[in-house]
Amino acid sequence: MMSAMADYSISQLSKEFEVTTRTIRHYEELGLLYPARRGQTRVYSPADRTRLRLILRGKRLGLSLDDSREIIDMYEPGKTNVDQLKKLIDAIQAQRHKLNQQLDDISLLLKDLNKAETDCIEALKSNGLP
Amino acid sequence: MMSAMADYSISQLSKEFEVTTRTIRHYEELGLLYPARRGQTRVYSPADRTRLRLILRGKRLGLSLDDSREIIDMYEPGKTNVDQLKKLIDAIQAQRHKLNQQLDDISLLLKDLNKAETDCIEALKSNGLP
DNA sequence: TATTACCTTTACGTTAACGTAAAGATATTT
DNA sequence: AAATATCTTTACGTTAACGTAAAGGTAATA
Repeated sequence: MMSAMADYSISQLSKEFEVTTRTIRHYEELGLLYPARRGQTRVYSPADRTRLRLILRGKRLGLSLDDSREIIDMYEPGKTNVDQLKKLIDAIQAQRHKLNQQLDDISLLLKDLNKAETDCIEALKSNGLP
Repeated sequence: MMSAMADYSISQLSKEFEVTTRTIRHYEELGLLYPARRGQTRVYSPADRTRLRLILRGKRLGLSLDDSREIIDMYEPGKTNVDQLKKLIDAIQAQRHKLNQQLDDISLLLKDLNKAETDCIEALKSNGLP
């Protein structure tokens, strides 16, 4: 047979993304990943690796794993049903709304941080440096 | 005495920010809020209200409550010590770095969402509408 | 005055997202 | 062949962030 081009072991992914193997297996338990098996051993395809990357990106954005699974499943092919597609569009827009809210939050926070920083530097000046 | 201008009860804040009173008391238990008391009853000043707003903003950005407390304490006055100020600037820059990472994540996700949406709409077209 | 509406503290329960340990299979290296 | 490295499953433990009573104080209102 062919295949076996660019696959990954669980520990390889674990090192690359700086998470434990337990974490990766946990994502599989929750249905976010479903790698192939060579015998008993898990074998991760490039597509699996991309899924993991997406999951971790979602985590950084404060998404729950359930949310991430939903979003990731959006990118999957074969959404045949029209109702499904419409639901999907709704979900996408809801997610976009949440992200825009986050953007606002971030710009507010960055603004606050800038002020805090200049205040800080001012205080350092008037305090005198060693 | 004066004061009593624009204070808030716990249930008022609870309604305004759509969190439970338990949540607000929880933030106090963790040292994120410390409202005044009228007898036994908590009385929240506008400053307390702002702190709560900041906490919830942090939550939306995926910060832990401990992280939020650190950040919020940055805005407090009276950072007299020079070392403290320097540590503070470091913390601010670290936080800024994290936020910029989040911005990248969000733009990537938005890009993905856009593609998913157009794919979706294409699929709807070729599937025909009812 | 009795009910209704808020307020309080105390304390155990719950969920998500893993951590950690045990016990064993497989496989490569010394 | 023995040791070392990776893999596996199973299962109980942990932490954060609250939820959910329970039991009671205060105060305005019917």
